[in-house]
Amino acid sequence: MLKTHTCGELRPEQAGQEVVLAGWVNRRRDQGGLIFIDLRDRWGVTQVVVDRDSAPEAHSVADQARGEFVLQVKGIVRIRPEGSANPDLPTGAIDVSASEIKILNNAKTPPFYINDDERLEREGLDESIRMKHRYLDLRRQKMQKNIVLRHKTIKFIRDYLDQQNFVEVETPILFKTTPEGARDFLVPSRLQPGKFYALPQSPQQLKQMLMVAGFEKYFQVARCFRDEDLRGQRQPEFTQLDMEISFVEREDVMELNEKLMTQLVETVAPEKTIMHKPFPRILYKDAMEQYGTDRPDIRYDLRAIDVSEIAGESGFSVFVKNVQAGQPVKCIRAPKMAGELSGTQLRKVASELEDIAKKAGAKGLAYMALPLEEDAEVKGPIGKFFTVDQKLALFEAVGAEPGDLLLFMSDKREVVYSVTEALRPMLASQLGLLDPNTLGFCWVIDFPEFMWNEDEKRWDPSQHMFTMPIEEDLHLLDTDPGAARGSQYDMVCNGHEVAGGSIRIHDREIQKKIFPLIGLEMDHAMEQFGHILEAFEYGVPPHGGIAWGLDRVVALLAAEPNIREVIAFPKTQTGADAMAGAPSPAEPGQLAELGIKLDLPEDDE
RNA sequence: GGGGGCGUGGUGUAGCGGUUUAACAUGCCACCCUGUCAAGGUGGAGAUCGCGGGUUCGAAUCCCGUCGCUCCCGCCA
Repeated sequence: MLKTHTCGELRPEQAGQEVVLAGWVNRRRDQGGLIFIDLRDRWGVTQVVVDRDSAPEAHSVADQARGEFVLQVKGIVRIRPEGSANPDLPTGAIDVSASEIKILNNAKTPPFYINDDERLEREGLDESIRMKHRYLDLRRQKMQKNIVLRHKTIKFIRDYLDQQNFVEVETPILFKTTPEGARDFLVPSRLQPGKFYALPQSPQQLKQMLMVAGFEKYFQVARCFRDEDLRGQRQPEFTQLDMEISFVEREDVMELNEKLMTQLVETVAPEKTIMHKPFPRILYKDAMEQYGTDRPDIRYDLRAIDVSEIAGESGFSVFVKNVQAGQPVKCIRAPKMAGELSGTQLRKVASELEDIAKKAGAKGLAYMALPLEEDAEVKGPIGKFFTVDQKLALFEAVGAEPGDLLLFMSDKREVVYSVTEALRPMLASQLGLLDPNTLGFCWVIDFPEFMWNEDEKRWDPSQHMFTMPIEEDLHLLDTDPGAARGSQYDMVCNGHEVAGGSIRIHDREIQKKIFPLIGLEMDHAMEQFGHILEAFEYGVPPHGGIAWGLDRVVALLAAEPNIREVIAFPKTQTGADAMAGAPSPAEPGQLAELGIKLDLPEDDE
């Protein structure tokens, strides 16, 4: 080894020892006869002191060293002189007095500040520069922390599941189209020209095969591929923690995963607080009614409360008409949001919120502002349409208190959902209710088995076609498929779906019932999934599983808004690797071997 | 596929039709400095303003196109 210690471990206890450190020049402070070098490696920063009088050769080397040079330093650990310790540095009580310094490698001036995360945070930095020099970006302390956190997360999961008798099985990257709905990445076959592999969107089919094979407890840290447009939370290749277990019921899978998640958080991110243990269970329909989404952020309340009954009796014609048409009137109470706002300020706040509501599809957003003084009149244009008793009933229903702002939504149910979904996080952020160190986990269960696809005039599986309907709803497949609930469960945290799974269909007859409902002809189903149906003739254990969006989980634990921050080499929004320049054109010879001719629109090459 | 934002020395910004020889901060280079740690001091180098076209006597500045990055909708569990 070219070093005896890391740059993060030396303490006063080692004073007097001769050590060899190696790392990068984080900063250099030249005082003429005395040069300070902060030497950095993955584990920390140690100050090296070079004295011209006592170590003239080392001093002249240090004189040439610059930021990001790679150095090897031999020296004696010394307790720093009185008053010159640095309490901000774990190694700040000591420094290393260099006797010998070797430049192992020099470095160009880097294109951005590697040694100053605070500055980058403050000033920002064009992400394309970070991506182009990702190896430098990853050198930053913060990125190293994120990537190490990712490692610890995966390591914890592997250890935990190993202890629970799970076995990790690798499944192919070159495979066949999976039943999920996303566009596949295709890989042309050279040995069978004209045919293509598909990269797996998830190991879904394969893990069910492993259940047929009798592994009983399988998991995999699996790379998945989906050829869809990118988002902050979406990369074309991403990582799932994939899991499948035989002889389980829904409750078993949820319990195991809840334990795993809880212990994971407590181990790798102890600074986080899990809001509720055990995780609350929310029915899909309640999630939609109260939060407007199937992935509610439960860190804050701000739920939509149905006040149709009261509003329908009021004198406000919009509400009355809507209620008569069977559409709901719902109210979100924003605590103390009206507070001491003047009339003008209130109108401004309300109109900003209305803009958000309109973007989500609403025609408008009615509001009432409750004054701080008990006797004063309610502010807002619709107050006058409610009698005193109606107002009292309303305040009672939503738990209103003086200074609250009440927001009213009324429209088609789906519109109310999306307005609720849009408004809640906005209100929460304005009210300062979003604490990134709080993790509001919950389970959302009892999803409908199918969602009606109006365009195609058929049912779509709300998760996938292998999801088992809930036992007591099985008969509904024949009579009222839309009412059948699936055995699906989603683990949600702070408004993100972090994991989702279900109990699978292991009964061939039930599976056969699903295909026509989702518009799959039997012979087509055989063609695509024949191998599954055939496998299912050989003694399939009841089984179920789950898949975590691992990138998202790590991002949540790292309090990063974007999964790119926890992926070592992510793609840009156009699916490019800015560092290596992928994708790139293929050589004509490569294409010829594959029997492929390009047919591109004009301007392209 | 659609909509929004951004693009000016290495980096982050200012300038938004004419004293601009494009400013500021930081970084970089040189020199000075023996207890600094966002070190300090003095001096210096560094930008045809993403690219292409147009309008204009005159364009970093206005218009059109294009490329790159990013956010959102569609798409995607």
